[in-house]
Amino acid sequence: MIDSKLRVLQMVAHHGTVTAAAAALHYTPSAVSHQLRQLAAELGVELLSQSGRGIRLTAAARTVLRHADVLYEQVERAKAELAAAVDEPGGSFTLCGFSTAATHLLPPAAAALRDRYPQLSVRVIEAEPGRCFDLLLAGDADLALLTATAQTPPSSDSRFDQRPLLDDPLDLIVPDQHPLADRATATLADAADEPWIVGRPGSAYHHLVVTACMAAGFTPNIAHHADEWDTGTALVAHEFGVMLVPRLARLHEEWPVTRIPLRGEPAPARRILAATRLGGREHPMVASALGTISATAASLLPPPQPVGDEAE
Amino acid sequence: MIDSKLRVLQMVAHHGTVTAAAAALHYTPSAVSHQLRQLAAELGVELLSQSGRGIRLTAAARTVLRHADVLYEQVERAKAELAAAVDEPGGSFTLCGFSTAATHLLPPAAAALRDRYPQLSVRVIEAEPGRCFDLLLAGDADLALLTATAQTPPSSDSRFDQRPLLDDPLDLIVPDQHPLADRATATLADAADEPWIVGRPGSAYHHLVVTACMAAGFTPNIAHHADEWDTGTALVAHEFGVMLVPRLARLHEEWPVTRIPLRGEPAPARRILAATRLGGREHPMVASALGTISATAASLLPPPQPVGDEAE
DNA sequence: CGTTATTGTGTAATATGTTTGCATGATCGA
DNA sequence: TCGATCATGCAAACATATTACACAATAACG
Repeated sequence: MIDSKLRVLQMVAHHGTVTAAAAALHYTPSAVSHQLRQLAAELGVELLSQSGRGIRLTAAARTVLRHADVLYEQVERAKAELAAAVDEPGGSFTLCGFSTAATHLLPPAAAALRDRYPQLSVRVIEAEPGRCFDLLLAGDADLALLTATAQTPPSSDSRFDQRPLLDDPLDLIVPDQHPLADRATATLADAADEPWIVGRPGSAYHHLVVTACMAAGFTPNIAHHADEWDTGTALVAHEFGVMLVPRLARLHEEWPVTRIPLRGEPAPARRILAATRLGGREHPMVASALGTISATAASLLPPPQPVGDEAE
Repeated sequence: MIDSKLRVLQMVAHHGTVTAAAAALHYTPSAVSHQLRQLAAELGVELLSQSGRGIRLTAAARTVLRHADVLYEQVERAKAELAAAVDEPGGSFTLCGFSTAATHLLPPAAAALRDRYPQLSVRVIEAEPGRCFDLLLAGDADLALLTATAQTPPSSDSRFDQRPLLDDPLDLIVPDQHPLADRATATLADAADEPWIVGRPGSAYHHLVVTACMAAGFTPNIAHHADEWDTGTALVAHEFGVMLVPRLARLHEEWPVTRIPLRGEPAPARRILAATRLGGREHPMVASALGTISATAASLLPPPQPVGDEAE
């Protein structure tokens, strides 16, 4: 619907280099370079200038991008309106999100979509927040579930529509024999002096724990890194430290650990955002998926449990 | 910048038939048909249905068109902003307009453009109002001067930006020996009983004269058809009737005819409109051309001449 | 009521544009 | 200085769009 060269320019702006943009678009750097040159010729302006071994966008390119964002938004609106007017929409629809979302939230939504739109090909992609935005931009995904990280585009970014979907409360996981284990609730500060188990640096999970602790007034003593919930749980079970697990993440029962809901003001939680391309939120499938996801989330973490050891 | 298939759909909607749209776009009907089929497949909706030997647009097609208009407007804005930021804009710029405008108004504007933007290739196309809109839509022209006719799109049409540029007063042309010839001014009604010389039916000039007479309260007795001012003037000189000539149109001195300014409330005049694609009005070249045209018009028909025989 | 001119669609051949693979030049970090 | 990373240019492979032509359906005409 819109010249693909604009999308190329957008990707180059997003990634900063031709090569990275090419990778995100499943192109070769040559193609990207050529398309940019061609777009510049069509528009009669310089779009980029060499800066060292990389490139830099000109003011004209920024202008183009600003307008491109509006164009894409309009296209999304058009698509949404069209899809709403068709009885049996075909094509494909892709949901993406980070691990827990992909495990617990996305499959029910995808199933509901499949049932409601028999002609539709529904796909799910598990991806970290950073990649989710790539997928949205490239059109490889239509709805993304993510948590805010340092590299999340600002909510005012005119390419995306990001809105809070739900707050997923954080639970503290301690060994069964830990002094806190018989507490109904705890605060983060209660575990300030414990060794902590967090995700690999750079991961959304790592960012989550560190910022939560910082907000509670201390810097966690990071003793171990574990990306998967089960790995971290095993470490906790062997008394290597404590960890934080969002309520949505279910743990296997077998581990001798206790799950303690955290309190505080506000209660520690990770905010889950639903992101679409700007203008795409009115799309009936997006609306349907968001509805299912909300319902699923409500059934998964609803009645504020008084006790925390309801692990799986 | 925008998928050409949308332009195809727009043209089909504008002309009502695939064949006519193809002609306006310099395509073959096959290509148009094929592109529409493809666009429909991409969007997943039916765009047109057979109606007799012609076609009819579906509601979905209307929806697409509504959004397409907004898209094109946004693109025009982007182009205008880009052109304003470039020192030496290249490319080409095309003015079009009906005969008198093309003769007296467009060339000075084109010359000014050429002087101001040396790298620019400036073109002028003489075209009737109906075709002007085709030229604008197809991108074959960037600014059009036209008079309102029955087939002019409404000013609310979301594809164009039409604004009044100036009112060109109408003069009555009579033979030198005509009873009215020594009058300083006249009303249209004064010539209600005369035989009239007008343009070929369907032409903008024909429409102009008839509506002016209707507004004055009578239906002209059409005796002769002449499309060129000189042809009509020759007929008047030979006492075949009277005619109406807009002030901007200059006549050769040699003819034994008298030019009488018309009065009335409002004074009979033809309204000249300046039309661009919606969003294109801010383009610096459009602004420059409109400035020159206004100045030219002011110098051509300014000080309300007390006497009308200033022919040539 | 057949005839003729229009209109839209489908198909194979052609023209056009895009993408790749590889080679080159340039810059940065070690 | 070397190796790694990055952007770009060019010819060839590839994909896409456009045409020319043939065909079916409809409306106007005599």
